[in-house]
Amino acid sequence: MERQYRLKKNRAFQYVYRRGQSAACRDLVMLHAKGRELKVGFSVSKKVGNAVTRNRIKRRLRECFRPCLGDVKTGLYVIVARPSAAKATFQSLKKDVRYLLKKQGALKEGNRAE
RNA sequence: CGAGGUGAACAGGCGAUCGCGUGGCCUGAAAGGGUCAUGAGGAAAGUCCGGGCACCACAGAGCAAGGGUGCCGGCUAACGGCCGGCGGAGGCGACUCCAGGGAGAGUGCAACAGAAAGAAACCGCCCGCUUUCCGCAGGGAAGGCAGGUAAGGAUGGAAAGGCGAGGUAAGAGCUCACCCGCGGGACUGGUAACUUUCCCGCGCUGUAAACCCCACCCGGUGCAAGACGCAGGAGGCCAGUCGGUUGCUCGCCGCAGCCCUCCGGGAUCGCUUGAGCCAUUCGGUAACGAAUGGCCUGGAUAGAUGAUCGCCCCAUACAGAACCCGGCUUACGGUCACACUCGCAUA
RNA sequence: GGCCCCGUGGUCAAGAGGCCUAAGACAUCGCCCUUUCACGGCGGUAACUCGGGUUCGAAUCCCGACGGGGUCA
Repeated sequence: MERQYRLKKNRAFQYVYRRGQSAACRDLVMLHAKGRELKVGFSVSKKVGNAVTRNRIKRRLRECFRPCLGDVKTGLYVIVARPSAAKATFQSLKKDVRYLLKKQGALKEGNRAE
């Protein structure tokens, strides 16, 4: 279920980086490009930390995004973690993701379930 | 009680809700859904060694180049690893550490200092000859010349065995006793390295993580290897100065096609049962080996283990498999054991 | 994931066992020159990535860490 909403190819990431609109906060950067499907990708560079730290951030971000899947408009999203995200708690990451989605205007109006 | 030494296992657990990968089963035309299992480490790390495996010819032969290892015996698939021993170094000790062959093959280097850095005469000491001076004389003093001499001297990391006695003009392993070191031989013990005792000879600087010599080992590339399959584009090569294959020689194979190279695309296999893990017994000081019984224990591909809550004393450091094993090294948390050591106190 | 290379002042760099108390250039600081600035001249500050080992002696040789970079689909 999760996997089909995942952004995979490097070319797709490059497309979003080139065409997407960005919004940022202290720990995260979100890029958004329009599209027919809903795809989400996560990018955590080596500057953030070692393999354990990066994996933990990616897992947390996936978990943050999961409850929002039904409320989000279609399109390509890339969430980039900044180095300070290594110290952030799950709660603050969750708040940041919601805030950024709102800022992008990506949330659907009303609660139409999928 | 304090300070150490050695060794061992562990790497939070349980419950609840939501979520993810893989496998089996059920359901479904399919997409999918349900259910049951299972799901990161001692270092998964660094990539420093050794293998398996794959391709290069069934990976071959010789020489060279290059690289590695280096006390002895054993273990191992193999190793630069491990175990036991020997020698040396450190520590009061338990114990720890050591690239630990050869400098009686050759070459090089040893700055500065010092007379001199491999076999040395600057100062000093001494015999002889000689000049001058002093003295009645024996003789003495100063200088010169030619020799002898490594006992003493500032230097240096290192100065030509140490100390004592004899000896001498002065001295000197020149001779002797004791000690130290090296080489050879015999002997004791040991598979061996080595060692005990004795005899003979010698007194030779250090450096091989300088070149080198000796002994032994090593073909190359690495799962982004490669296999299968799809089929598109560009280029190359016709028998020798060709390619496969770092040099040479040999040998083998290929050469107008079922070939080679490059670019583009796909992600089926390789992909997890293995020098496997656990228990018991036996052999061995040990590393390890053997027998019997039991177990199946990740396989992802933007890359699966998370989030929240409660309890257990507050609870956790270093850290994430990417073909697979055996080591080494590095990072790191608390715990336990010892008829292991030292010190203090008490009995 | 594999393979390969490199670490010397703030930057670019030479040095390859002793002459290193580490060359040089740019930058920086002070002084001189100039009415002033620039140019120029003189002088100063400032470095061998870290930890062990070999050696009498290590930036240099060996081992191990750490950091940086390249390359392979």
